[in-house]
Amino acid sequence: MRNRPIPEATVARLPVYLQALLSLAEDRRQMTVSSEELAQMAGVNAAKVRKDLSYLGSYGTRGVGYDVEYLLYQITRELGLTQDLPAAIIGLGNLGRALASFKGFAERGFKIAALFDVDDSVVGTDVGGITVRHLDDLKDIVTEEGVVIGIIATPPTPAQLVAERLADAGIKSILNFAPAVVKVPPDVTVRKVDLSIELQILSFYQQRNQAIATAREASRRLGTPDSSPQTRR
Amino acid sequence: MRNRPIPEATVARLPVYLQALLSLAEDRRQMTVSSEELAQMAGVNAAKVRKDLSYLGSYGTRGVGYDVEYLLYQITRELGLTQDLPAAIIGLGNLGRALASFKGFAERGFKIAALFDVDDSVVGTDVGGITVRHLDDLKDIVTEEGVVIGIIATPPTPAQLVAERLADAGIKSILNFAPAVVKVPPDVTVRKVDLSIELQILSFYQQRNQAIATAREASRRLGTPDSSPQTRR
DNA sequence: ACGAGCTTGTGACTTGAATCACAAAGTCCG
DNA sequence: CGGACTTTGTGATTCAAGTCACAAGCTCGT
Repeated sequence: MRNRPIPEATVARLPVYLQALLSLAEDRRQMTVSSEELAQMAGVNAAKVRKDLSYLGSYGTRGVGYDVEYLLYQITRELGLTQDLPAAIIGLGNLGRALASFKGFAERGFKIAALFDVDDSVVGTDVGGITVRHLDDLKDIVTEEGVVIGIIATPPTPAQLVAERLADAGIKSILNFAPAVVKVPPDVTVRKVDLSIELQILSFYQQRNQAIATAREASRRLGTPDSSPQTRR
Repeated sequence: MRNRPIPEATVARLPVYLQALLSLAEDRRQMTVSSEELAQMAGVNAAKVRKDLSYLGSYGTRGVGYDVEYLLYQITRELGLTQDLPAAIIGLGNLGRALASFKGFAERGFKIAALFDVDDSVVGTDVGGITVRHLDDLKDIVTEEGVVIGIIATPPTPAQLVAERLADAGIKSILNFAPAVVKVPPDVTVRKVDLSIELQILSFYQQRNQAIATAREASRRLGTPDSSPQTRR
């Protein structure tokens, strides 16, 4: 099992396990955790946890569970988070600012190393302790600071341009918050996070469940022995 | 095909097609669009587009493509976005504020109808034209305003409590930005968006690709006819 | 009105993920 | 030291998603 490539779906869950393990490690009461407990905390089922962890290696002990600290380290290592990765944020509107001042990154293996914008009224100002630089200086500063991750927090239109500049600066990993699909060279990975899309997906299920509830209600009425129209309560 | 339930994966892509269609509809040059074009814009392949759309019905014309306006309407309807859905944001830290003042929601079928917090220095203030109310008033205001979607933008600790309050207020759809897994009754749908998790997934692939590049580099050196150690350039 | 040329819609197939279920390997207690 | 009890690790199986490939259906030019 050990040498097989780790499935995408598993990679996407590792950070969730990591989060759960961090909270366990914090209150030092529990040295060890079972797949069942971990599954509860992560909101998945136990078999999935075991299979996922088995891709990393045999880090558990039968009859006991997994050593919290050890597993924590192994997942951290597998995700490449043993030292803080420097990231840059491009676009300092509301969202960019919120991201720049988000304290959670530091705890989770990242460091905001640079901020960029094109608006002259923003360039040169200080956001969360870092001076905003002009997008034109991207390549130099990225090289200088060793930035490896780019976070696009611009409006949709400039997103493509920014992605190209990032690729040109040698960045291989991009997180895109702009509501636009960006095209990049094949050696660059982009993940998209779109708030509206998430809401629209919710809307679909909302509507569907409502339709089901309505249908059930209707058939309940029709199904009752006394199913005359006036039965409506 | 028509009556089969729409696959989850397809539902998740419909909003992306919607986005593409909106931009086509804006510049009125193109009345019709082929699966190939749409695929390009959405960043997927054409066969997938056709299969996805076929779940909604036969809305295309062979030899021609899909009518932009008509398809736009059908997807909007399928997603339940024909009228604006009222949403509430709970937690007005940096992220909550950014969301509250995000203009994109209105264009995409949503309306921020209410804001909540527990901090007395925030309750009563005005954010993006809406007065922040205390979390304790949640149920009343949700009923009053007909809110159907809850957006959790609190720190991780209060997230579970907020989710329970939302469920108690009758909300069936929750978008959770807090870095915590929340448990809800089975009739409530939760989608989680976690910025750190997205970055951690990127980190994994970043590291893996780097490892591959390094390995290739090494084998290139070893593979050369003259593979003596000093060949290193 | 017919054939050349597109483009859709979909059955058949392939790939990948989730689930099941159980042997293997450990602990604990009398 | 042995047997009852846990819990892992993983083949085997089922289920969902993605891809292929082509007949069906439409347009347009002649």
